Amino acid sequence: MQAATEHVFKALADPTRRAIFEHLARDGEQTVHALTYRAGVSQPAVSKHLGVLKRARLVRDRRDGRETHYTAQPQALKPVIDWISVYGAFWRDRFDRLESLLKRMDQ
Amino acid sequence: MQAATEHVFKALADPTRRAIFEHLARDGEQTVHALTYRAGVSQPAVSKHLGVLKRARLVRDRRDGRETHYTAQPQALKPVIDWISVYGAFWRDRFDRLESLLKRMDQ
DNA sequence: ACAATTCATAACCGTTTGGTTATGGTTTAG
DNA sequence: CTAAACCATAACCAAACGGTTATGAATTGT
Repeated sequence: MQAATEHVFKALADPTRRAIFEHLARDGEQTVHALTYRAGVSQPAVSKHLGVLKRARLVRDRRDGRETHYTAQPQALKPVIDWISVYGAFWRDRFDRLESLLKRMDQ
Repeated sequence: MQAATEHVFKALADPTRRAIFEHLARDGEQTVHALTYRAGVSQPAVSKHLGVLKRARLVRDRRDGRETHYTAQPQALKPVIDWISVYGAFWRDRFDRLESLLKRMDQ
């Protein structure tokens, strides 16, 4: 029973938390202030969510003066990918399409 | 905000539930009785978990006399794959390796 | 120096969650 | 026909969760 896997699945279970992660992944490093502005919940709530994401290694924090900058760490999604890969045969087609999508994006 | 996505992430958040799904995906259709035997929790607890998995469409049930047979429905993992695909650039390597793994499995 | 900004933590609260035991309906076995 | 098996549901409970307000520490701006 890996704690990492457990933490990641738990962290992704909440929509507010996913939204925070999405924002970080799309727009890059953000301060707590900036994240709070969009989150629709209070700053302490955001800090707590960031704590959960951090425990799952889905985000990293960098302290700079009074600000804390957070960054998405998508590598931490690995346990989820691995878990789903067990049922990979089912998802081959899906992954194929992802491949071609990525190729098109590269052009 | 799709309810489907929300339900799937929520359903996968619990380790007992994941274990039940894994069992179904590995060993095929199972009765509630059989699932309870391995689950380490009571039969009503298993029934509740199956209810959550069913709401997420991760399992299907088939009534046969006094038994209810459950089957894994890995297609229902689609929302998770889609979500992760947004960060696909990070996972390209991973998917590549999955591709070659699947090709080797086919031979 | 003082005021304001940024953030984390504490204390608290209602709701959800994951478990239990109890029960009852339906179906099968004897 | 009666007893046993299978399962879902109800009722209940403690713990976890997601939010709030209050506060304080550290840093920055004036």
